[in-house]
Amino acid sequence: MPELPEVETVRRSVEAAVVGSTVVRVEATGWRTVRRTSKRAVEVGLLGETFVAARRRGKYLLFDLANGNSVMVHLRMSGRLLLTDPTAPREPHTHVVIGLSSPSGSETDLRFVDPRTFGEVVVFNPDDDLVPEISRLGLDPLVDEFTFQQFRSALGRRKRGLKATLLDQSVVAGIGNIYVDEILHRTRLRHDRKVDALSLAQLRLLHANTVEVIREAVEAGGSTLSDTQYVDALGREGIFQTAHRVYDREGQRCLTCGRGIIRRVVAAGRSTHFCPVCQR
DNA sequence: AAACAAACCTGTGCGC
DNA sequence: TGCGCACAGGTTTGTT
Repeated sequence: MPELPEVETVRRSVEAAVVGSTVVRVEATGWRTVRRTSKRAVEVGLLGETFVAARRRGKYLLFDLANGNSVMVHLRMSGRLLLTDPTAPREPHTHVVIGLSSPSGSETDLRFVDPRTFGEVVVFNPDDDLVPEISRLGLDPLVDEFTFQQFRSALGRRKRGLKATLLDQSVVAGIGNIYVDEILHRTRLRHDRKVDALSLAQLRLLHANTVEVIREAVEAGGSTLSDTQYVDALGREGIFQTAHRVYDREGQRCLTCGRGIIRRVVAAGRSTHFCPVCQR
């Protein structure tokens, strides 16, 4: 579900409540969510600690603790991070509850809810190799270092399809199935075009549109699809779905050229939407 | 090297 | 109204 724009929106929605607050209660109830370590490791690792930063890399949320450890939270397909009153009833599939006390003394719960249990919560020492995937991530499109030169060298010159390449988190961090389709549509390129067949101008456009689409989506608070699964930590929905030009628009007329009918195929193992007329 | 398929799970929406 | 099936935003692993 959540791609970079949704994860960034969640990060922003928890930051003020989390940073500076101290953990006064922890309950890891779901085993699958803490499978990388254990319930005990998460509870012991958090209790009494103070959060000092709420960061994000690609789709990974990283919370730094005052003792030098960090907390990695990945939402995968169905995870949600919610800020609630500690007395509020727990939603079904609540797997981790972190009771926070702010400097002013007010108490809030940070809860991890995840029906499909693909998501994870890991408390780790950054010197250890417990979360190696973080170090393998490519550049995040929102950082200053995401320059055209960096982007171009990360793509390499390959015979690989564009969609598979952009979905590869070691090439660019944070792009998922919705945004890759929107980025490729804006660039008027098909998902199956090969990276090594693109002109310099097309590469430049692809880089610029990657940044543009992701920025606009963050601005819109992400995309909440019809199932309304995705909301930020305060329960607010995103509105970028109203700006989708191809995703979930199979059979509808192309909003860009007004001539094509949006098609859906499977590419790179994922449901793929594109306009057969204006994407080449 | 790249393209697929399957695996991990639950919920939902569709056709009958 | 109810049932069964297909499918879903991510990532890893193994096979062609």
